[in-house]
Parts: sequence; structure tokens; C-alpha cells
Amino acid sequence: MKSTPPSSLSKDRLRLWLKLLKTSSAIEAELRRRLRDQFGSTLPRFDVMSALARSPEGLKMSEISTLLKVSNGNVTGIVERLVEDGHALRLAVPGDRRANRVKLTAAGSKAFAELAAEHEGWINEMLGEFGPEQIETLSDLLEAVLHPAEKDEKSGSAANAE
Amino acid sequence: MKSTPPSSLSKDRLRLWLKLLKTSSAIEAELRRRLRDQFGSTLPRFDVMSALARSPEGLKMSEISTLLKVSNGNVTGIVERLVEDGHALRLAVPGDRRANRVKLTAAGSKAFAELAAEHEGWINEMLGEFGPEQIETLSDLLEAVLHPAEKDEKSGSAANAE
DNA sequence: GGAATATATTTCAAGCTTAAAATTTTAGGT
DNA sequence: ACCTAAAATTTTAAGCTTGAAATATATTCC
Repeated sequence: MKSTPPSSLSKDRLRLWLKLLKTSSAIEAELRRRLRDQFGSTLPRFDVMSALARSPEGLKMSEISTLLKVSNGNVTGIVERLVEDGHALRLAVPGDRRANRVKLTAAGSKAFAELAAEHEGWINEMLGEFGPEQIETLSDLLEAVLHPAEKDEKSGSAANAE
Repeated sequence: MKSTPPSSLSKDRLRLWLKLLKTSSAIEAELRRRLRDQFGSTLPRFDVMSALARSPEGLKMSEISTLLKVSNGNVTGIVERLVEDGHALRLAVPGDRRANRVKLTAAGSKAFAELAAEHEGWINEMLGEFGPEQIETLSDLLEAVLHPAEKDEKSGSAANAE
């Protein structure tokens, strides 16, 4: 039943958003479940470890929260648990006694490497249908949502990631 | 030919997922912020009210949690606050003293109608660039993520290298 | 130096979320 | 009736998340 009223562009956009949310949530829920069941871990922990893994010299609390776009207080708790688990440690910052530098321990690095490999496999599995062309099409459309262009722009491709 | 490594389909899928998550999270965060700042409400409350608004006769707790795909205990708390606010009320289910039927109050219906109108406007604004063709393309691609058509493994193309 | 301001971080209160355990009530089987 | 299993819901414990208030330290400006 195609009961779509003619001029409901607005409703169509609303439906699109709901589908986008549903898709993202479904994948996210599956990742959380697997991290939990197979590794006793969580997505927030994974995200923090991921950020730390890219900076072997460590990151300040505020750098972590900026990178992950979450609040400072949030990071405090996650790092706290990471430290308890022996996956991270806090170092003093010479010259600034307010700040901390957080760094993965050897155990943390090792654990993250395993997690990351599995994680990539899971995503690869969940998006298994997508070939290069579809990936680019979807990526470009999402980019358009994220960064609306003011005027029509004939872009070839080549937006870069961060 | 950008410097994309040859066999990184797997990495490309990973990047795609990251972008999907980023896009969805950005919109969601904006919605939460506006619900909070302009209406003193939250997305979970909005979701529950939305479900209730579609069933004027009310819904059982378990029906709400099934519809929204969240846990029972979760719904308990949200409905609790909705009732405190005078937006919902609980009715007995004749013949089953275990169950509750939750229903929007008149005030709740009115409040939701306003919220819903604003909400649609926000989405329409955030997805303002998208016309019917783009909506359909994006919708179809998301559908493919959500419900992969499992065809036989036919392609021998890309076993990925790592 | 000392006051005001800015920065880095934690603490707090409130709400969301889940899985698992507990409660209450209903339904079945004997 | 009695016993057991199933169903609807709440409670609990733990963790995530935020914005705002609180701490502690650093910097800037007279």
C-alpha cells in the first residue's frame, strides 16, 4: 500500500530520519551486545581506548572529551574504570598540576588490539553487502546531511575523513 | 588515484559505519538539546508519548517496551515521570491485575501535539537539502543495511587482506 | 604581589539504559 | 484444590550521560 500523500516531503524526511536512527541504533546495539558478551566491555570504554591507542604518549582528560564529543565528567568515570581494570593509567603533566595525562598500559594496548580486530570484523560482516560504489554513495549522502552545502555543488568526491 | 590502499574494503566499511554513527548522533544530540532547552523534555519521553499518541485507548507497559525496543524496567521509569508530570496515567486492565494500561492525559496529548509539530519542523530543517530522489536513494541504502538480502556468496572478488 | 579571570578536572544530581532477580497474578495440569 | 509454569511488571545494581557547581591551579593585569 503506497498511501503516500503527494506533497509530504516533510513527512518523507521525517521517515528518513527515523530509518537512519533505526539503522544506526541496530548496529550500535549489536556492537554493545558483542562487546559485552564476548569481552565484558562496553562501547564507551572501547571508544576511549581507541582514542588512547592512537596517541601512545597519552591524552589529557579534556583532549579525550573533545575527541569523543562527550562531557568531561563523563570521561572521568570511564577512565576511572579503565584504570581499575589495569587498562589505563594516569600520569602527571610536568608544569601543570591541574592536568592528567592518560595512557594505555601494555595490557590495555593488547586488549584493545584484540577488540579492534574483532570490531572491524563485526562491521565488515554487518555491512557485508556493500561494495565500493554503494559505500561511496551512502557516504556522500551522509556527508550531505552532516555538512549541508548552501548551494548546489558539483563535487567529484574526495571529502576526507578525520 | 588517491593513496587508498588496495584491499581496504573492510576499512572503508568501518569508515562508513563511523560516518553513519556520527551523522545519526549529531542529529540526535541536536534533537535532545532542543527538546531540553525549548520544552524541558527528553527524547525517551518524546518516544513514549509518541507511541501513546498513536493508541488513544492506551498501551500496556510491555507493549510500549516492545514498540520502542527498550527494556521493561526502562519504561517503568519513563512512564513514572510522565505520570508525575500529569502527561500520562495508568489504568487497570479488567481481568488481569498484573497489567497496566498507560494512556496520555488531555494535557499530555496537547503537549505531544506541540512537540511533534516542532519535531517535524526540526527534522525538515536539518534534512532540508534532501529532495525526493535523494530521500529514496538514502532510504534504500539504509534498508539494505537493515535487511541484507542474503544472496549466495557469488563474488570471489575481495577477500580482504589484513 | 594580589585580585580577577581562565583552565583542567572532579563532584553532584538527575535521568536513561540494561540484565538479572524479585513480585504478583494468571493459567495449566493432576 | 494444589502445584507448577508462564506472564506482566517492578526493583536492583551497575554503568553511561549531561549540565551545573565546586576545586584546584595557572595566567593576566594592574
